[in-house]
Amino acid sequence: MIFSSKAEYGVRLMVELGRQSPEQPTSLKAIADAEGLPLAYLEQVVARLRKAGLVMSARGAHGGYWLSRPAEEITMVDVVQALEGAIAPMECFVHDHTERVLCSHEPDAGRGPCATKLLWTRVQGGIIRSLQTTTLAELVEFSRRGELAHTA
Amino acid sequence: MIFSSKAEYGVRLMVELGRQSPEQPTSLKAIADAEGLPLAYLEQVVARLRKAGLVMSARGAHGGYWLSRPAEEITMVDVVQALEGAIAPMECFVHDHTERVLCSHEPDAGRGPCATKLLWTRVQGGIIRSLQTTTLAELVEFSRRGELAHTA
DNA sequence: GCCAATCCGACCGTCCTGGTAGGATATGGG
DNA sequence: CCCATATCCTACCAGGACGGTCGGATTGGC
Repeated sequence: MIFSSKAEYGVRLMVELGRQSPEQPTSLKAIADAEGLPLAYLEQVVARLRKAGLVMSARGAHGGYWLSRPAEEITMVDVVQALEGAIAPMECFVHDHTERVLCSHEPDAGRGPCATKLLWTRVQGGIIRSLQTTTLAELVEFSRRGELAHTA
Repeated sequence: MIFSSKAEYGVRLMVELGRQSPEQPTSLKAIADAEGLPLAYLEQVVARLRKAGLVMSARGAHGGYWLSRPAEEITMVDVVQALEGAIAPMECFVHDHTERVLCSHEPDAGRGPCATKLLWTRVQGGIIRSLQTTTLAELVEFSRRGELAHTA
């Protein structure tokens, strides 16, 4: 499995927040109940989203979480990156924010650049592109359509 | 990290075989030495490639492995799938070869299809497309070009 | 018969994952 | 003022995957 359940839970959480009217805090417990997910674990997940600036929070009674900006302006690459860390197909792709790429197994003994790097670059591009071209608003819309189909 | 080192080692192994003249067996030891990888571990990796029909083998002295068909006809989706198993972004995407897709956390209680499914489908498509459009021959070519640049 | 190889299965330490537990802090309502 | 509700934070834990090792069986060329 490529992504962990943190991504699954986190995306569901974001969709759930996107379904609510903005600026109105939604408690984690409500989301946990709606999705059937463990509350304590969701706390860890939402912490990542908050640290990434994707959601805001209010403590105390009637507190909760809400999107820090409209769902149309949130691409899923932001969400997944916040939840999973850097999107890297392979260990040697965890560049420190710059162009520095270090390949563990590249002795570079006269046999050119690692061919695998070419492959992983393409894969990484494919993943990021698919995440960038999907907004949270799209997912919210999708979930709403299914809901309408049910009630109709 | 999205792929394990089995994919890294396996792809390197395939590239190495692609660099050799076909039908002539190359021993694992030669590859292990050339790439600086543990021989015993490579045995497990190459076993997957063999079971997938990507490489053939000859036992005994002067035995070894070679590509079962020309590198131009091997796409990297075959290689990676043989090494990593099914390319699934999430647990519920391990469909049993048919259209059967089961979502563990989908109570489907009036709230439509899981929106995450839409997302993971796109991601999966992005990955598979990037793997399908890359042939082993390309990687071999790429590694050769780097080599020439060194010797020139 | 020896040596080089592929094959096969068991084993093992370490890290990651998914989840729990317990508490500290903040806040609105009574 | 007190309590229920909620976010926040840290530590902990069991299970499994991962990366790798080891020992041995088999095969085949010289």
